[in-house]
Amino acid sequence: MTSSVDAVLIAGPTASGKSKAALDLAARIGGAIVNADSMQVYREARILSARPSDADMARVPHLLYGHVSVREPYSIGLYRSDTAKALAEARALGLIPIFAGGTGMYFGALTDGIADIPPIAAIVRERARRRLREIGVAALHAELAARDPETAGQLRPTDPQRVLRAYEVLEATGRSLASWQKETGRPVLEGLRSARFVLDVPRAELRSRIDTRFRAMMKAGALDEAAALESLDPSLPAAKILGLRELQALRRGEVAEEEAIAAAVIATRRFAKRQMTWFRGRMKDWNWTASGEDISNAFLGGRGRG
RNA sequence: GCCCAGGUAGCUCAGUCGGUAGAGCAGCGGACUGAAAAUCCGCGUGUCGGUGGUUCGAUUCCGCCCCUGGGCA
Repeated sequence: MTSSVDAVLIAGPTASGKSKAALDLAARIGGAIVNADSMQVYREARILSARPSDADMARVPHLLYGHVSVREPYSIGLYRSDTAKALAEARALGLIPIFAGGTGMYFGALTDGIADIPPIAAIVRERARRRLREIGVAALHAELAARDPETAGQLRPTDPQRVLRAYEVLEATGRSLASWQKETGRPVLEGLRSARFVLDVPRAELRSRIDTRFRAMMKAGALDEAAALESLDPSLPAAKILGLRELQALRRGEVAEEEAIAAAVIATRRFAKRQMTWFRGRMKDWNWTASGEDISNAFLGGRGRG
């Protein structure tokens, strides 16, 4: 049962109740919850990222929640090293790490690993971004194709983000992104036994939960939180948090409150759909369940493996 | 009560000089290796308000009815 598992993974779309499921399970088996969500790492975005409450965080150890500033460009590379530390920390405390979140790619770093590409210098990144602005995606893709046909061939000339990444990796390392990616690094959870769950709430229910939750965020002061993030550089990852754009438009008086709420809810629904696409495609062999209770119960009868 | 304008996809609307219809948004599916709550790709889901008539054929033309909005009384 619990002793047969070194780690638990709980993936689920936004508002599916995975934080609660993780909390219940942690209380039951003696676990520490480790964040697997790209936005809940940001300190100043507590409400909008739906981070667990202080009360919940006090009940059970929570790691990697709100541990970086919104001014920092966090990414999967940092997440990987952070989780390696969090894993060691939890185990040192004699607690089972329970990774909970909705960022599919972050789970990928845990279970499958990512390439060991060195960090790209800020100057190189800025230069690449400027180039993209100046000549456009298609031209940048063409430029990449001339120097790195392999990577360019794997990318759509309409995908600015990936073309930019391939370009800056080539610029900074002199090596093609494709060749880097052939050498996937060690998964964070390598050698560990893990039980893996996907919390799959019916779409209609998820929709209403998203709506209810966003309205609760409004009551909890989401507008003030958005105001505090007004000066945030829009190119930073944290500026992409759902609801922020909509609430700032509301603050500027560009839209009515109901409009802003509706837009934020729709954006969140679409995000949940993309999350589900990832889970369906990449987590087929995980344990799929419709309720958090099932996850806790899986550890009752001596079944611990996923 | 009379007059006018509408009733077409979940919503807002376009359109068919008569050959069973298409945009945006919403929605659905997919991809995904350091921005991933990001980024990209694909897919119209329909008693054309109802009912009679004309016609080989009506969502389109005509009659009547129903509904909505506006105006006049």
